[in-house]
Amino acid sequence: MAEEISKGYQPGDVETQWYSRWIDAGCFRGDESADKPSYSIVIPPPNVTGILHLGHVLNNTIQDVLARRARMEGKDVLWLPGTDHAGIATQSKVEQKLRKEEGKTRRDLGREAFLEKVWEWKEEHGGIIIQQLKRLGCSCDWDRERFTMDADYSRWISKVFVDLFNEGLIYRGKRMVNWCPKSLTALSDEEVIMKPQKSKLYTMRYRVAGTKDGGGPDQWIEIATTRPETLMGDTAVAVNPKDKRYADLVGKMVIRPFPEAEIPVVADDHIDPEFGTGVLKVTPAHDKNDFAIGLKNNLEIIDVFHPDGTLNAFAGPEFEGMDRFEARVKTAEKLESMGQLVKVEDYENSVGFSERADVPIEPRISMQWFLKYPCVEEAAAAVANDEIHFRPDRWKKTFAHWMEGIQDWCISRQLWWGHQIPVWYRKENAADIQSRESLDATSAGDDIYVGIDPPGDADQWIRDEDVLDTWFSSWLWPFATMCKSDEESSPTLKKFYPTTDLVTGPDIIFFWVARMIMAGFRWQGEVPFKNVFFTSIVRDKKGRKMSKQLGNSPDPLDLIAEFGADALRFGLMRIAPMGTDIKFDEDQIVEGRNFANKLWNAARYRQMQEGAVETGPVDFASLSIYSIDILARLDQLERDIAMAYEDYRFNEIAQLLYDFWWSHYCDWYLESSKGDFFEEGNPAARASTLATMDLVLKRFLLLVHPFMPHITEELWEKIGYREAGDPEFLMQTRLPAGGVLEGQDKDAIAKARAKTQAVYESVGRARNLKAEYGLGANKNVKFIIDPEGGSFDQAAVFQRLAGAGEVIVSPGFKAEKGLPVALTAIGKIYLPLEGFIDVEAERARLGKELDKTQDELKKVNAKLSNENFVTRAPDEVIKEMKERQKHWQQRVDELTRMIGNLGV
RNA sequence: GCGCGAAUAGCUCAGCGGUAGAGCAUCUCGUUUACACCGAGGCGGUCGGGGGUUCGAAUCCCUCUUCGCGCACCA
Repeated sequence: MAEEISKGYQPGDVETQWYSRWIDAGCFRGDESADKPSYSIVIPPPNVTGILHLGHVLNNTIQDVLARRARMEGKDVLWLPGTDHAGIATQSKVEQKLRKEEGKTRRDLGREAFLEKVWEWKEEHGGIIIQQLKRLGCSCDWDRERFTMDADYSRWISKVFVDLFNEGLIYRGKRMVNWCPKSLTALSDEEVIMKPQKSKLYTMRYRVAGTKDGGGPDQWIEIATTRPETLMGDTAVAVNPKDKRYADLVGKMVIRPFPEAEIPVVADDHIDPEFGTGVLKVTPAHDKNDFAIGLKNNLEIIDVFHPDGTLNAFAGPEFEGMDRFEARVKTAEKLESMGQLVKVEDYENSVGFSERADVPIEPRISMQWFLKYPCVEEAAAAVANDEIHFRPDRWKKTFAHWMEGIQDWCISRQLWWGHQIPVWYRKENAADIQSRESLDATSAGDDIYVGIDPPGDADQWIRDEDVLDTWFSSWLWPFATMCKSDEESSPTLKKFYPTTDLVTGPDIIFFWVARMIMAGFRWQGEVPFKNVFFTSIVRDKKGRKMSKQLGNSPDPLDLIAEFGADALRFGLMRIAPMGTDIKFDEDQIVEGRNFANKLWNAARYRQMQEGAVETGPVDFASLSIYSIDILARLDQLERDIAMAYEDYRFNEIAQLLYDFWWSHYCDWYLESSKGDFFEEGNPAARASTLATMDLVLKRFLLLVHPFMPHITEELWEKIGYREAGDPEFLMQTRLPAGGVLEGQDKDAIAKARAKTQAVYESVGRARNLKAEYGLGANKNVKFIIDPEGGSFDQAAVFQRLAGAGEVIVSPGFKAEKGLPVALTAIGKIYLPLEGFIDVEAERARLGKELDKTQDELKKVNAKLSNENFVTRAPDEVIKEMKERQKHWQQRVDELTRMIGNLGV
């Protein structure tokens, strides 16, 4: 039953209490045995040790809105939550802590002990982001929470690996990969971020072999490079075969200055004669293109770096142990001292950085596992033909482009935290294989065992030390969370797969979305989701990305504490357009808070009126014109919102809710109907208005609930809108079908609404008039209305809304000259004020209005006298224009007459 | 270099072929019995520049400028 509503809304306790009640009642549980239509989302799993940022808030609020709306539409909803083990990120954090607290590295501890530490860390910090999502109000089915390193889930990873290996899609090979010298692991192409750098372009010269020692003239070849520190690994120089300048050098040898050696000059189409000197130093071990040239020309590969980016023994004793960037300077100095450095120029180029460690990656040859993607065509087609609907759909193009140029995926990582590769090597050969010296392994055999479970005679084997890329587990998320790998068919999978919507950021379209689609086809034979909604990226006020370093990322939990989760949700949703970035400003959350308070107080106002809650069908005949108007607006709102949901236009929905409530319901409807409560005399009108208020408020709470779940649930209970037979909570309540005015006389509705608009418009003009005479807030002014058509029966409402002490309806009122007047839809409104009559002032005022009116009329007349317009514009536009012409013409006539009446 | 966005009131953004809008900020009034997290009113814009299409362009097309984001190249 109804409970008293306090004066100001305090979200804190209300929100946490409702959340507990929903959880206790199992409201979020996805029911796989029910037979209602299903609706499902899998959460983009946040890093297990991560903390909530605004991007998460936006993303998860959208998912919660979708899930809650779907429930209220009567669907069986599963929103499946979970977390990601986030290989590099998590391992680095723990390594950092280990270094700081114990001064040890992971190798000091050994694999097993280190992993124990990581699990400890995970247990300690792993729940934080989940708790934060709960505080936000997310209606995930927490009983089904998954973690990418759960035993069941891990089994899927192994199964997938084995399947792909057996198909020949996964292979092991020595390839040029992106190596992170800080994390000491290979990375995929997607984990490398190109950043523009201010570098130097060094031009050096190598002597052509035999040109001096042989007694001939000294001959040099000039070579431009940005990386002189790799020259010790040069095994050739290359020129374009069409380049005449160097044609005679091809096939000859040049002298690498240190360690001194003769290296050949080769020809390769890849060389751009326009760049630098047109000569490229070829370092097959340290550049992707050089590697290719090296293969073609059968060149020696000399790796001069240690894995951590310092130089090794091949670089020579004076550089051994030196960092690559220091070596860049030192090698240049050495060249200079040898007289072989021609010039150094400033140069801007892009350098690939490790996404996680933020250091330049090093192209490096190493033995890694690679994947040729499965089901590429199916995935590309599914998006191209909208079987999977991207929103906004321009991402289709980005997706298609990536799918076309798709490269094999380096899936092995030299980390410990993650899914260890399910491959074992026979012990006697293991040393060789593990040292990464062996050639490609593309099939199992006597020496290699690939399987979900370890080989029977496990002590005869050694497991591959590497783990898999974190995304190699993420790409299975939509189905691996729903079933164990050895199950024939899980009921959850059957009911909820494919999922309905995926809500994620466009930044992981390749990392995650594309790969999930391919995995979905490969292991479930169909798409993993039907819609992908790409969210905006949340930036700060100045348009910068949120980052820890800048300190421009507000903690959502602080915002929730200050304004409430509902306010944060609503504020963010209201400014989150589809597909473009949003600039975050705390004021937007303040508005969310204010809106919650407005809703609260309007509900409180209803509760202060005596009268039982009554939300049955309306007695149309009893309704005031204002009630008809607001109910018609409510029906329109429900239709508009339903359409906006179809297109995922969340910001529009939030705006529609905001405008309806604040402007139409509170500012106009409630104010216009106050007379029914504050004035004696008409119990029938009072009852009718109260019923209208209940109807609007009840339905409005249902509409707002997905955006602001807590406050709506609270008000629902406090006012007592739950009826016999209704579910326990608002969140479980079905949206009503059909509008409240459905089936009523359309003409009567239109007439009532037109009259309401006339009154509201006139009130506006009356307020205007008051303000112009400096009486904006004066409650004691008198208005005299000379009504259009001879009568006006809404004087009481007019008086209240216009803020007047008295309103006299006087048909044919004969005004004194100079009496302030406004022309309105309901007639002429006079503002008689003793001592204020001033013919000149009024003439000036009316003259100004006449000018404006004439301008409008001129515009309309110009249009209508344009023959092209009259013959070509659509009928309804012409009709509207003619009405406008009539309106302005009448106004001009009237104003002219009134000014004339003022005398010359 | 290729592609994709964005540019509208001081700020954050809606509008995307038919009289330029909202919220915030600012200014003026107002403590009216839901709400000062409020109410009423005002100020403020040649819709980035230039072309074009159209009876009509913030809206469609072209072009330029600025900013952002992908992809590719980078000796």
